[in-house]
Amino acid sequence: MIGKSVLTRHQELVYRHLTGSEKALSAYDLLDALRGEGLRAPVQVYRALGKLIDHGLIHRIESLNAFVACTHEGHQGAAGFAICDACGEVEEFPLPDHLAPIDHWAAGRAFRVEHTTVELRGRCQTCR
Amino acid sequence: MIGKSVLTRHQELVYRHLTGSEKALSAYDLLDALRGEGLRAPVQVYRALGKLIDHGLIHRIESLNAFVACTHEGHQGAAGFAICDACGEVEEFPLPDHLAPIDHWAAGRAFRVEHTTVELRGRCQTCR
DNA sequence: CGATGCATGTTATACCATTACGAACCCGAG
DNA sequence: CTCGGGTTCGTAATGGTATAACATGCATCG
Repeated sequence: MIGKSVLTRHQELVYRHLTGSEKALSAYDLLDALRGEGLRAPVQVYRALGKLIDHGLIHRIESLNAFVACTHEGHQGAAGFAICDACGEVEEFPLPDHLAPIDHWAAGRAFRVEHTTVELRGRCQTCR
Repeated sequence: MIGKSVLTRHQELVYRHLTGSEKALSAYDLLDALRGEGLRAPVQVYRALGKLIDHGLIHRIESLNAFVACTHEGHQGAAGFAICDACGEVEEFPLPDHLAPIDHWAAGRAFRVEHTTVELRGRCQTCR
């Protein structure tokens, strides 16, 4: 059994729209943008987003309740995000390089980490 | 002019309720719990939560859309959270010890960090 | 007193996310 | 071929999170 490699129509539409945006987009942003392409209800967007997250093609930004395309197609492991509060740009960076101290803390507490969220809010180079 | 040091009635109610909970509580959890004390509308809870966050007495957990009392009253700087998906317990830990690598990344990008969110989801020692 | 500032109260609305249910479709087993 | 199972799709309804807008009460300060 091969894992599903192609995207459905809705997934493709949502993914393409996210890859074309520097900013994180909410599910309802995506819905509004894609109504002309046949998406009509929030649940359709959330279903596509869920699958794309499962495939590792996009990430959810918890502090914005919004979504961005993954920009590290090759990498394994978790990602962190730097979010500019002025222009909205989101930049992804790989976490494994940075996580060792936190992993160590968790190991000391016998806490088994399943998912790590790291989000930096502030000003990007051009907006500071 | 002395900075306001005492809490208003609503702020006190919300803060006390949070300090009595191991888990993060949503604004609506708090509203339901405090209706008997005179809180009637979401906006009243959100106002109290906002002030408590300003005062550094509580933290928002982005990945839960919920709130916890700060358990490091003395410390300065940012906090991270380990959240057990089984029992809901939230444990706070001080971040400054762990952030150096990420700060270094941000400095290299000329990104000025104003707030850092670190949330670990997983299983705590007793639930794993 | 009058002005200011802050906390409050109330209503309404906007925004985010999921549940439930049924129809359509693809594809492999019998 | 036809029957199932699994996945996608469509639609409606609902539940959960957060803020806007506006009016009122009350303390303080000049």
